[in-house]
Amino acid sequence: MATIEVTLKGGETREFAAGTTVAAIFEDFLSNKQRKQTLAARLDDTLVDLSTPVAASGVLEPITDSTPEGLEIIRHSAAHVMAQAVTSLYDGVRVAIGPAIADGFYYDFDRDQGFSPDDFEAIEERMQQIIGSARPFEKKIVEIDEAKNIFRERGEIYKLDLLEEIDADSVSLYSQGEFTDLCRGPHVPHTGWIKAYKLIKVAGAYWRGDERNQMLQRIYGTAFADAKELKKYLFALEEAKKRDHRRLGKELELFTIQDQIGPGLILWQPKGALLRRLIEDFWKDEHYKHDYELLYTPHIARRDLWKTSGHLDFYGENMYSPMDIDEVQYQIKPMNCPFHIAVYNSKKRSYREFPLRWCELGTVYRYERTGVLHGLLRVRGFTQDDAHIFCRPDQLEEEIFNILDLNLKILSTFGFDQYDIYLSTRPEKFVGSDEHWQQATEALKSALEKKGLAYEIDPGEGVFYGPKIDIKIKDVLGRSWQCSTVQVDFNLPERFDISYVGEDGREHQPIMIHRALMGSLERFIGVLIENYAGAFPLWMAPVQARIMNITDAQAEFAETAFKALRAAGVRVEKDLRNEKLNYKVREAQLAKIPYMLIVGDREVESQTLSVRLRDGKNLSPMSVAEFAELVATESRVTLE
RNA sequence: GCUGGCGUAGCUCAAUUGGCAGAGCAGCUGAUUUGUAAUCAGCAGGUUGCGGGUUCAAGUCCCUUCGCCAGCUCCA
Repeated sequence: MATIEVTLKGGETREFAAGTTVAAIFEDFLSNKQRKQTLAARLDDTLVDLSTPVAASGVLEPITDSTPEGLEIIRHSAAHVMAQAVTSLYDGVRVAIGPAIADGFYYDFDRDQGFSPDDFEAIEERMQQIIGSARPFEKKIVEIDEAKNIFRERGEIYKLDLLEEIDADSVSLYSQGEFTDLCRGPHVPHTGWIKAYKLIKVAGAYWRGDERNQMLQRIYGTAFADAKELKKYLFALEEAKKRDHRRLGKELELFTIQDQIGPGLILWQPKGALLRRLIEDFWKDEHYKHDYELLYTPHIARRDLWKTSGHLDFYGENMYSPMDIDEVQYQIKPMNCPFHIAVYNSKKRSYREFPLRWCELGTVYRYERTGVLHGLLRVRGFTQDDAHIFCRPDQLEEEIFNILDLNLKILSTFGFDQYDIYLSTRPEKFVGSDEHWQQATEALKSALEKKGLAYEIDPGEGVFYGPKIDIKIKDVLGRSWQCSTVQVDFNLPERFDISYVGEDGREHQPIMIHRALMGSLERFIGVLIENYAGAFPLWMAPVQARIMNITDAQAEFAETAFKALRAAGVRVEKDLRNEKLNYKVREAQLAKIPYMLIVGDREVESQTLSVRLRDGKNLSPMSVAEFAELVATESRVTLE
């Protein structure tokens, strides 16, 4: 009999008979304790079941339940168990697909009545029975035609659909008990491996993610290696809910959305408006320092403008209906670009002026389908921190480099140092020549590389008028948000036929770059709220301090200190109500105010303020002037 | 837009098989003068999202519409 050499990853090499299963090999290599945690293996570069026979020499690595791969296998197996539970409980259910995802797993079902969370208890109970019986996951390789027959007999049209796409002679099926699924695997050895799981929610999902297809019922669940991990996850979910910007926006009185006004339209309340102004001021200052000029442009323009720009053709379904003014049609802007072009066109331009860097906090309105609206993160009216740069082709790369530089500095000032960067290339629907696309894509790439930034290519995801770089920032909970975007455009310069006079005295067409760093103020502030859970850093906290007296006896001193602090530029409030100090501290704490200034008889005596921080700590008492100085120092913010 | 779940006081939520719309917090008034996360009492607050229907009777059942939530699709 042939022998093979198997090396345990990072360990020794031993000889086995060809065809020995992974499980048997591990029996030789691993201790009992290690084997108890091993649910699959990596053979050379592929993940395999423990029951897989090893035919050739290679490197074998145990996959334990504490690794990401192991967790994924547990979750995927849990999805199969859930599908088994659902199909055995309910008649007339067809199964679609059931993968592991970031935080758990789902399975899509086709059932006329749908599912509701009320069904979860029964499904979980049946899952428990299946898990309790520790049924092995059995793998079987069958000819593709045989697989088709099996699923055709069962009326599993979605599986047939999948099989149609598979270009192979054979496929693998996995069965646990009476339930058989088309699956690549691997799986845990038996259902008893699924120790901690929970069904989370049910929602609709289109077959293959295409809205023209049948809507299926997707049941989401999660699974972990043990109950403790599951509990931790469920707790984290609750924590995330607590920092939901919609809830905090209401509690902290930052913004409101009202039926009477309309969905997706934000009303900034005083505290939110102040927060926004602080961000805008910072943004404007930094742009001035980086040699940008500020523009203001109107909210509507003649419909013809949008014909020229191509927005009606390419973006029309996101634009609001025209309105009639003196028998001429106008439309509200979904983008600022044509206005900046109009400013460009206000006079003859020379290469000597280049690059022109024009920025604007431009408010735009876009039609968004009702189902996609979400607090501040997806709205119908929003303000972009927009800018357009007009330059010569040879300046393109440097300009993009500079934008990235400013972009990352600004993000980092707001506390975002983790991001995913995507370079999106030419989509199916596009304008411009191949050569232009190539050139611009290269410029984006090389700027990213010079800046030393890791990025992924998102093929075909560019906008119709040019390639782009998107930066998705990661918040403290590791969730990512699309904010920054840098887009090259050779469509609008062409459509508006803009030009400049070059060194050679001839007319040339400039290149245009669109960019937004925060994306939209609405979305960015939504992300900030969630990132800081409403406890903003001092420099952007709408209220930096609240002064509170203990009894009426200190009201006068508190009032004087309040006025002095206001005059010194501290964003301070006063709470001189006839309430207990505990009560005032509690309210200030819930309002997430950075500094609480407490004034009792002792403070009046020494003409000082007692300073309590929002983490409960106290600073030693200080004078009003000292406190003003402290705030001024700590809230100074600028890019280096 | 689609699938499912929801809509009761400013907020968070009650209201049994269809049977008198209620509580806490917030607000207002008064008492209390208090040292680091809720002092006490009283008052006021509602066309139960809007419109229609069934019924002796609708917050509750049915239809329509508006909006919200989760997800899908799409996006700054």
